[in-house]
Amino acid sequence: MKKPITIHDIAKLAEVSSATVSRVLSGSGYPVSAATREKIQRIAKESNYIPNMLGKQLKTNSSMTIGVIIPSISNPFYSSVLLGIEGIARQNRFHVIVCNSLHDAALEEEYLKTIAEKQVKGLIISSIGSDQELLQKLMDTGMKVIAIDQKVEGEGISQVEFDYRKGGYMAAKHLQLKGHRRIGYVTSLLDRPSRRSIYQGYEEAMRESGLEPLAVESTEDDVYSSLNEFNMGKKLTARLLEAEQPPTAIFACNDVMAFGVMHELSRRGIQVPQDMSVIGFDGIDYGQMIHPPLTTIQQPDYEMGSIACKMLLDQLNGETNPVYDVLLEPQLLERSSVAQVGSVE
Amino acid sequence: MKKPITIHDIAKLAEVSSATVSRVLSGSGYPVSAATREKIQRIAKESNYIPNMLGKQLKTNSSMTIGVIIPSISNPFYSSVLLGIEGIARQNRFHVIVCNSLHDAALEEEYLKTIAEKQVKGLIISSIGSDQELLQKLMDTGMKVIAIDQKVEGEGISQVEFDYRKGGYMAAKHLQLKGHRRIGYVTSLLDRPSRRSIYQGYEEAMRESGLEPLAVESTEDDVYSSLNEFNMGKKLTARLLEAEQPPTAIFACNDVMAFGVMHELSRRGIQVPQDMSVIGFDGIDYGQMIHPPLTTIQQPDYEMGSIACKMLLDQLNGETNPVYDVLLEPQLLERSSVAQVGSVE
DNA sequence: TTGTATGCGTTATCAG
DNA sequence: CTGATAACGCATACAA
Repeated sequence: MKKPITIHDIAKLAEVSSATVSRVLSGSGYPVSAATREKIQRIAKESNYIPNMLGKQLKTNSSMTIGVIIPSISNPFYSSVLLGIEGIARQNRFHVIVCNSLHDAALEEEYLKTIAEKQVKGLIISSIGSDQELLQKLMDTGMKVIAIDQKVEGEGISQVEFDYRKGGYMAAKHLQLKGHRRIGYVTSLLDRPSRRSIYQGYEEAMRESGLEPLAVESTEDDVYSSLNEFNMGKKLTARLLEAEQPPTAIFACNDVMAFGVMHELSRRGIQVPQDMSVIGFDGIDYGQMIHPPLTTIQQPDYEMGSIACKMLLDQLNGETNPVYDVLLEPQLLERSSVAQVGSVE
Repeated sequence: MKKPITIHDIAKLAEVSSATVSRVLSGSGYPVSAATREKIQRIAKESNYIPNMLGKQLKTNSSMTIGVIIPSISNPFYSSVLLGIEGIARQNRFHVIVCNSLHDAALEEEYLKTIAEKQVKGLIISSIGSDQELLQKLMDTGMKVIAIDQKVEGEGISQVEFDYRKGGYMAAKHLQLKGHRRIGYVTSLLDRPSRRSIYQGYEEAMRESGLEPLAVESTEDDVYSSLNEFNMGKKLTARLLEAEQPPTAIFACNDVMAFGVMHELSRRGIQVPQDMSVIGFDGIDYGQMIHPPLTTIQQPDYEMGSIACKMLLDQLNGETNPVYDVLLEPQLLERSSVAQVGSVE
């Protein structure tokens, strides 16, 4: 296990000072004679020189790294967001550190600390925690933060989020347009702003048409896994069907839960969409792989990631830092899980 | 934007030397009087001290970080592996840097360099590239490497992989056991060892029973996305059905592709499993969310991650470094997409 | 138990 | 154009 070679080693071999070596190898553009420049580069290559970023970053106090904290990459929604972030980051020669908070506020906070300790100056976060005290402190020390998906109260935090309320509204309206009057809503625990907004949109659309909301909410605090959401969809559907006046359409707060809804219906011999319409929320790819393909409200997840990353890089570079919010519009993705009902006159 | 505070600042405030501060705050266990210890801790807390890991790591030459290079976290298989890695890493107070090579050998190499420059001493990689020259150089400088999923030729690289061949064999045998004689195999480009092994297992099981293999291989070099695999499954199924003697069962090289197979069959009015049996490969959660639930060969993906991480940490800590391979056994996951065919005597 | 001094690998400042 | 030297924040050998 030989010692890694440093600029000093190269300096000796090239018979110059380490300062000159640094100037060449760091790509600083500082004037160095062509001859020595070439010599240094040659020696560096021959000796398999690997720059030590720790030294460099310690000195320059800039890590070219952004941190990302999300609930879980096993959620296809977040993995798509992440790909969007990475795409932009890579274009700008930035690296990304990803942390899965796994819906655990304590873990989120721990990662937050880690990121700060690693001298990461930019953060994109879909926060689970309610306590943003630490976050504020970090921002006071100069960290730039973009909140995605989940709104974070606080000064100076730019946000990029979906118009969840509108999405919920659109879903309910679409079902109404198809003739449905009794529209059920199944949702996981309404403990997060995003989820409350979807519900709010749904409720608004219902009231607006003089319809009674018919919602069932999971009581379980969710340990997120797609399998969990799926099973929750099954359970909630069962509860929904117990009503004296069961709905003719079900709106699920996310696609995976909609899969659960469809599974439970199928198990009971209820056909989708003939006997019951189903609409989801998210627009993950798997929605078109099941049968029937799921009609859903699509969120531009990849774009959320790329936009957030662009905003962050702007803040990191820019002298002036306008704080602003971006609201991404949802889109109805009509596939085959919703049917027209009643007479069409 | 105030300057971040350092151990020297704390030293001044506490009227001690920075060495003493370091001893307390780094948790070194070095003897310090209870009084000053408390005082230092109090001041550190009051002043929101955030240790600078760059300084620490530069000094100690150990980053407590492991790198992970995988094709793409949007693949649920890899995201599961990753969660397994992170779980173990976290238990041991290690951090993880994830890089998505996106099936791009050049990008993989770039990330490899980045990881080395960040002084990461341990790497878990599912390699896409064929050129492991750089990898070998890095290992020469002391980097520990565990290859997962994709076999990497090279000295000193421990591997943890699935017994792909056996998995392919099991799938084909299961279908045979259910009475199928004409069994089709749909696969993406056989350009990777893992894929070739599955095919090999399938072929072996067929020949062994005196059956003719009936395989269709995608010609496209895959830009991996689940949607892509899905569509490929559809296309390949169409090709398979053109045969004069179409199969009675189809084995797909991964679950998402199996979804495509089922979709195409359903589109043509061919019922699964009554008219055609389908078996997948991977065991992702979505397999039980579709209809009918997909029978498949399950790979212990999470375990692959946790085992690989344990092995890596052992190598990182241990003085002695036995290099060894772990072969994970696949398991038949019987659900409802395979039917008995012919008479059962 | 504490302090002093040094160095990890790099870049920045300043002088030549 | 080049070199000597200091500094980034921290940990540690050595001295007290």
